Amino acid sequence: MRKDSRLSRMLHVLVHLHQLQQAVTSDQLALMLHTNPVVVRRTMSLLREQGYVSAVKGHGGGWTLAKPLHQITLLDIHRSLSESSLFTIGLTDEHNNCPIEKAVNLAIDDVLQEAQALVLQRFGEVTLDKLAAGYTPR
Amino acid sequence: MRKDSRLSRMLHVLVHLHQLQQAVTSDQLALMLHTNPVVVRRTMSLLREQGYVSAVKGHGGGWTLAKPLHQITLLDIHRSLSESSLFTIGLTDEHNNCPIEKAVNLAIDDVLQEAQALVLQRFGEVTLDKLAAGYTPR
DNA sequence: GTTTTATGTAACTTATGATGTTTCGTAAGG
DNA sequence: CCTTACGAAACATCATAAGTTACATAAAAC
Repeated sequence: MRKDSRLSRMLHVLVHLHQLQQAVTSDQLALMLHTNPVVVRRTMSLLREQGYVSAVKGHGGGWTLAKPLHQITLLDIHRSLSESSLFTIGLTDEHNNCPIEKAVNLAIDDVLQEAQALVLQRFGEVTLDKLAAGYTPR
Repeated sequence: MRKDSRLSRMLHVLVHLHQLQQAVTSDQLALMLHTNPVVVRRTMSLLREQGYVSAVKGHGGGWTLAKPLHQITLLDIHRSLSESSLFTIGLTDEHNNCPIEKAVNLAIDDVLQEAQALVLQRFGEVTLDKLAAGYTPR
């Protein structure tokens, strides 16, 4: 399945914004990400709505951080971007009265819920300043 | 994103095959899953290749279990169906020399690897006879 | 041996959501 | 006013599970 690479891309952008310490345009970010400025605006605007970056129009405008990196976690960005599930596995919901389907879905969902809780917890533990400093795995 | 519901569907089918104790045709399974017999054959054939079910042509033919439920785990079926990642999150791989991208991908991948290991371990712990008996979460 | 019932499989269409693209509107600085 | 920037609508593209059509093949029933 097609992957959602927005989290990876946005983290990349945020750390660069921190290091550059100046407004960066969507065109510049698009070059950096090998994509289109409209894609940048579309995705960055989700972060703007949550107060992690701000945008300024006109000459000298562009994107800047609205919060220091140590106040932003991977979880913050993940939540800003996606409302949908973390997993490519889906459950069926076609037979509301079949106890087997219920048991199957319960078993799968039980595992996925546990895994999702783990991911969200770990994401919440990583602030973006750790990425700027050169992240080392646990 | 579109979900892959094949695991849920196939587990559902396998438990039913166990309970019916007789060959079931793709048409019957398709009715059960609210889908098409060709979709059933396509997915079931992946399980056949791994030796979990067998198919017989002609009158009285259809699908039967090739192993007892207690010798099949969720992990077995999961592995038979998908080679792709469990997660909708993808990493970017566009800037091989950017240390920030490396740190970002490392941080994300670190978490996803841990979560994937958890999912696979849990899937490996659940045999299908537990689903037939009415699964209760941990 | 012909018919019926099955699976096996190729080829094509559909649905979904991130991604990519074009185009126009709008605000801010020079 | 002209250029530079974001904002946003509208549409195309891509990948993949799912759905569909069509036909070949094998096995049992008659």
